[in-house]
Amino acid sequence: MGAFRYARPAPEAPLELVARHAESYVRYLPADERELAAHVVDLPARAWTTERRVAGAANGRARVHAAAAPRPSSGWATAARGAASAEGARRARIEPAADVAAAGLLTPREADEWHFDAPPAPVPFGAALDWSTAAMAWDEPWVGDARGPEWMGTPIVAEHTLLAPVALSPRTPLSDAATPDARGAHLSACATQRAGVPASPAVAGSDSRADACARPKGGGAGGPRSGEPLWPQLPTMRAQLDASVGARAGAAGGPAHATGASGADGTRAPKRARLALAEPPAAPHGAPSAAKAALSCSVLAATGMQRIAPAHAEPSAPSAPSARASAMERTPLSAAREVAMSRAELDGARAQRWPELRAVAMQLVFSDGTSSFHGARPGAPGARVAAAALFGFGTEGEPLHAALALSEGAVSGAEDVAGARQMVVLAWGIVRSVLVSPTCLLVLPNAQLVLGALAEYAPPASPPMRPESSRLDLARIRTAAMLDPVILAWLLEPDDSSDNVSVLDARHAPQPDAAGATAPAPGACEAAWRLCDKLYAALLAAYGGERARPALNELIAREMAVVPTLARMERLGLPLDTAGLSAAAAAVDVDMESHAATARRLARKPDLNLSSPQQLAVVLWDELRLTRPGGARRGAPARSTDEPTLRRLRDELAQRVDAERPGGADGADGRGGGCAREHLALVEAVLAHRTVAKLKSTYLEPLVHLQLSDTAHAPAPTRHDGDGVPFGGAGGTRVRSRWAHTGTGTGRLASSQPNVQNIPREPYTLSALGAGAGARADGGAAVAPALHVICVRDAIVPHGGAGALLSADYSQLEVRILALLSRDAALCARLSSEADIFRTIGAAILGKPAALIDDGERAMTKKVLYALIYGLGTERLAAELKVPTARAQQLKGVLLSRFGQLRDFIDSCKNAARRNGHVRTLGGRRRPLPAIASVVDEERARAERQCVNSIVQGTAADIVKASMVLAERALAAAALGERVRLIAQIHDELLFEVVERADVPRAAAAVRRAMEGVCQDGPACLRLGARLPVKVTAGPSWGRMQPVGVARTRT
DNA sequence: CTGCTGGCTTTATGG
DNA sequence: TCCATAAAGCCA
Ligand SMILES: [Mn+2]
Ligand SMILES: [Mn+2]
Repeated sequence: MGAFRYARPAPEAPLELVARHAESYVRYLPADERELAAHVVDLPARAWTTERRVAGAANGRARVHAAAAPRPSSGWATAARGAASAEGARRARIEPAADVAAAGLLTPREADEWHFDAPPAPVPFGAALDWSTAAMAWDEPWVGDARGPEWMGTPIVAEHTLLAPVALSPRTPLSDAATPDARGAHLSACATQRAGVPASPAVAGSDSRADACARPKGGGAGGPRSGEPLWPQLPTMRAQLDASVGARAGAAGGPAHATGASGADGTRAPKRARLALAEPPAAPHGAPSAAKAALSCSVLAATGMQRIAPAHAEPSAPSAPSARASAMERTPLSAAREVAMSRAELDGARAQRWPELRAVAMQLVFSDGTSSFHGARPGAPGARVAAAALFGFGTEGEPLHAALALSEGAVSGAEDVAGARQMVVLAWGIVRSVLVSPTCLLVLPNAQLVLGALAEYAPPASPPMRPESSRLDLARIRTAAMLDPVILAWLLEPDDSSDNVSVLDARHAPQPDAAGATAPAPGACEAAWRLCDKLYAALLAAYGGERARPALNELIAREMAVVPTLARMERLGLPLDTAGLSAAAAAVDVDMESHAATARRLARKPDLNLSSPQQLAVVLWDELRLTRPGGARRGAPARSTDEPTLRRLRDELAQRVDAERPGGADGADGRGGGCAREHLALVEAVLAHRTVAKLKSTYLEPLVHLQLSDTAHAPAPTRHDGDGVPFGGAGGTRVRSRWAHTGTGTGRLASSQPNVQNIPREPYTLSALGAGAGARADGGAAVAPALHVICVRDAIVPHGGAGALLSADYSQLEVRILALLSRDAALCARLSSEADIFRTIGAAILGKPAALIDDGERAMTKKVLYALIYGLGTERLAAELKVPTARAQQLKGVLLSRFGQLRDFIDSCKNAARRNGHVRTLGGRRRPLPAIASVVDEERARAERQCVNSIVQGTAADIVKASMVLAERALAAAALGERVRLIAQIHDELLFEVVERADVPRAAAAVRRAMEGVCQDGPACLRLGARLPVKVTAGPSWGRMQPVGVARTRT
């Protein structure tokens, strides 16, 4: 409740500064800004101050009422200083700590650690750049730089060289005869990729990697390695097997958890031992294994199952019932049943060893018989994993097909419950070991979904193993040897939003297998393998062929490394203050109805639907015959009723009301001032209603609803998260958003259901509540009238009273990327200063001291600056700034000429896109822009604007995605991996939940270091050679964050 | 008459 | 004729 009642201190009004600088502010500008300011010095500042209200309307109102709002009741200081001036900013770094300490809201220790020193002495931004070379060599073939940290830079498929000699099974002939290599040649041909690639120290230093990479080279496409088995011994798996089969422990094994072969650091070579299903225990290496491969299929089938009824009985769609039904029939469940063995056969098969798997494609089957569970919401009710289908290659012999039952109901080969349970446990061990093996190439369609589902999966208890201890820990997933064909397809065509493998199959595979649409039919995993192979080949060709291979592999590895992180985020969700949310929703409801009533009364239309722009347009433009506001509105539709239009209309009406007040003579033009006053009130009611309706229907209600439905059906998020740390919500509730890895053309992530990337930042003050009789008339008095400041972000609260939220947000990320990519010295210089670039540039444009640029003006400057860089037209700039076109033209020219290298870079982007038909980010990701060659001017111009934006926004996405993985690893290295969890990414911001507030300083330091250094010691291709400053904040809710400083250097 | 769908408008975020 | 998203409501 308290989350929605708090005060925002009014911003400082730096009156002294006004007095001191108003007359000669130009002299206070940096020398290089005077020229710019001279051009715009007569720009009416008024235009900006009114526009500021456009950008920050809610905020403006919130401030007005802030003084009356009660102080926060939680043990946190709201240290949000205005920081609108340089002096204010300087003070703000020092004062909050003092404030906080004085108020006694933090322990002395916290007060000491939460200090607010300025960042370290500013190194000129870009000082380490090589100014003689361009950052992006557009005309060179892309070779990238495959070096990188061990965790993501290791070429994924380098070690997997034994695929080519293995012939595909003839039993599922999916191949097109025209393709000569039906053997995964593309994936395997990378055996030679190491040649010519300088090994990074990190990679070279890793025993296992160096070993694994070096070994197969000579053989090339030759015969299978007969060398040592590569399957690592997995302690828990081993224990399971021992327990379930009752075999005596192999001599080498020892206690289950002692070896730690799958440790997270990866610096130690994994212990290699043959994986045995049962007796005889691990045979010596190199034992002849002719029978092994032959038996593999049946061994796997021995864990077979019976067909289970789909959860939803009938495919309700009447369309193509036969095709649908046959697809159902052909799930691996039924397939497995066909080959299911008798108990005797089973026992016999158990005695055989597993083949040494080198490459596997795996798909899940959910309880509904599909492999995607229809859209795949995380934690979707009833989404249970029923089975896994595998297709793989061993070191020799036939490829193997397998269907593994992961639920006891899916087992058919066993005669009793205990037997079924044993087989499920066995199957789970296999699946789990495939996932954590660093040496077995794993083709995993929809990897993020699969990982999330398997992390939820709890195998049946099989003493002495407890289910918890054999759960999948997503923090330990190795992605270096993982390939998701969905991601490959996205890398190939990022604008195609087809996340379904079957669709990809239809597009890229020679023979689309209609039946295998979503369910992994017996051939589906093999098809996935083939698809992956084809996609990789297409990708390699598109990315520049053989010499691009190492860098392409590094790119793929970097993307795959994000997958478990996203799966964890999806699984964990965001913690909610449910009570506060409900209270806010109720209050907003009353407010909204009040506005609606007002509007209907003033419009004299009791049935007016304010949510219908159509009806509103009729009222405003037809019935009331209001004149649409001037200001040469952009190409907006003539009858638009959007916010800028209504705001202009409101301002004009307000002027008329003001003008008519002194005279008092209404009725001069037939419609008196009383009319204008009513119209003004109507427009204001409409605007308020819009805002409040948006709050309610898009944010408050869905948050309440999604959270409730989740906790009702999926208890997982409030349980221990597999690592023993409780992450509940306030009241144990959380909301689980979907994180789309392949949802954008630029490489950004996208969030949905709910979207947590567009939750309103500013608080909104309910205006109707308590003000009018309306609220009281319909019983609104029962709703606490004091609850009038609504901030949705305040509903995101850490679990428990001891926690905190921690946020780390890159400062001016895209501007910095532009500066570094373009090598623009002027821009770099401006970014070197501690001063906020949007304030200084805003000051230059506005012709006033940076100290006087308020938050609204800053936001406006930011918007205009980015827009200008990305191709804002003169007309719209003029409309945006409310200045004549000529002045907009002038402003634009001056600003762009001020940063000449930047302008040249923009041009070079367009030229490169024209030549190549695509653009490429710093991380190497491609985005085709075929429209760049269009003969239609509109399309071509749009593509030209897109290409600049894609490069920069996409590069930012590369950087932030890398920083996500690096930050998680940094936290893990600081032993905070289980206490500080990433819960959201907002394009340039990472949001963490901290279980213990005392961890905030350490977590902040680790995260800051990881994020700021991505372009210095992260993946080689991203090394722009500059520190990227990050603003770290923390607080009791997402709406009340305060700065966390860098580590103090004790003197 | 009900329910679904695609296009359109609007608004929230991020850069 | 800044870019990139998600989502809600209206309407045919
Ligand atoms: Mn930022
Ligand atoms: Mn941000």
